[in-house]
Amino acid sequence: MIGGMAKHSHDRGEWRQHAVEELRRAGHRSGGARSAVVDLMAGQHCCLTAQDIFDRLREDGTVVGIASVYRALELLSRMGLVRRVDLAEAAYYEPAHPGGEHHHHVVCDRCGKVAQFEDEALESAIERLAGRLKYSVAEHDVVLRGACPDCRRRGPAK
Amino acid sequence: MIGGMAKHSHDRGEWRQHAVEELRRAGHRSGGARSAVVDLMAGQHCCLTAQDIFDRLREDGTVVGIASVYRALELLSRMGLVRRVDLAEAAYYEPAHPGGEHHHHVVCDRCGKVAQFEDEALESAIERLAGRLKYSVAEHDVVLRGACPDCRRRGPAK
DNA sequence: GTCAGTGCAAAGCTTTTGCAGCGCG
DNA sequence: CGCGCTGCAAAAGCTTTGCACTGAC
Repeated sequence: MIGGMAKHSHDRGEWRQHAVEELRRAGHRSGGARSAVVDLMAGQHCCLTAQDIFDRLREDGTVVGIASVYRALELLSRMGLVRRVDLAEAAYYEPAHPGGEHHHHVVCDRCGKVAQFEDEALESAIERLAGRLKYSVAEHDVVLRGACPDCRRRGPAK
Repeated sequence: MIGGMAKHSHDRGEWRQHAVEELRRAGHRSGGARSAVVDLMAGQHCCLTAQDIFDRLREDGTVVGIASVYRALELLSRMGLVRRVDLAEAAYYEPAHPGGEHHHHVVCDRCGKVAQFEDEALESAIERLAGRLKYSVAEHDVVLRGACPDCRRRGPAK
C-alpha cells in the first residue's frame, strides 16, 4: 500500500472527464496549458510539484509556461479538483477524488521520498475530533515523517 | 513514543533551561541572537514564523539579524528543541516539550488564524497506523483547515 | 588567540503578477 | 470579435549563503 501500486477504483479517465466537465460548467474555456495539466494530473495517483509537472510536460514535448502551470493548479485547487499538500520544500498537488477517497503521506526525512497510506481509524478520529472544535473543519492533512525502508536499511543517518 | 499520556503543565523556564543546557552540551557557544530567540520562544505556547520572532524581538528592543533568527531556528529544530510546522504561507515554529506533550493545528481558511488542539484518540490512531507502515515513523503533523468561529459567524465566504 | 556566532547584503527558490498577443467559443 | 488563456519576464515573498567582523571561551 505504500509505493506505486495503483489500485484505485477510479480510473484516470474518470477524473479527467469530471475535471473537464466542472471547468466548463464553471464557464472556463479550454486552453492548451490547462488541458495539458489536467491530462497529466489524470495519470497521477500521488503528488507532484508544479516544477515536476512542468518538467514532465516538457519531456512529453508539451512546452507550456510555468506560470500557466501554477495558474492551472491554483484554479483546480480552488475548485476542489486537486488537493494541495504543503511540505517543507514546496507545494505538492494530486487529483482529488470526489468520492471522499482519501489518503495521506509519509515523507522520508533523509531522501525525501513520499509514500501514501490510507487509514479508516485515523479518518474517523479526525472526524470525531473536528466535531468538538469551534472551527468548522472542511479539510485535513496528515503528514508523517521518518525513514523509508531504503534509508532505514542503510543505517542511522549521517 | 507517539502520544503522551496526560498533559503536563510545563512552565516556560523549564523549557528554556532545557534548551540552554542542550545547546551547551552540544558544544554551542552562547551568542546574543540565539539567546534572544530561545528566550522569546520560551514564552510561546503556539507557533510563530521567523518574521514574527524577528518583529517581536525588535519591539522588545532586541535588534538581531533575521538570518540569525533563521539560523537559530534551524539549529533548534534540528536538535528537536523546537517543532517546525509547514503551512502554505510560511514555516511556523514552537517549543517542543520533551515529555511528548503535543498538539496540532487548525487554520482558518479565510483569515489565517491558527488554533491548536490535542486529541488522544488521534494520537493513538496515528501510533497504531505508523506501526503498520514500512517507514519507521518519527514525527507527525496534523493540520485541519476550515472556518474559525468569527469568520463562520460573518457568513459564507467572499 | 580561535573559531562559533552574528549582521548585512546578495543570491536562491518557489510562487505570483503585469502585460501584450493569441485563439476559444 | 471579445475576453479568457497563455507565455515571458519581472517582481514578490520566504529562506539560505558568503563574507568580514565580533565576542565567547
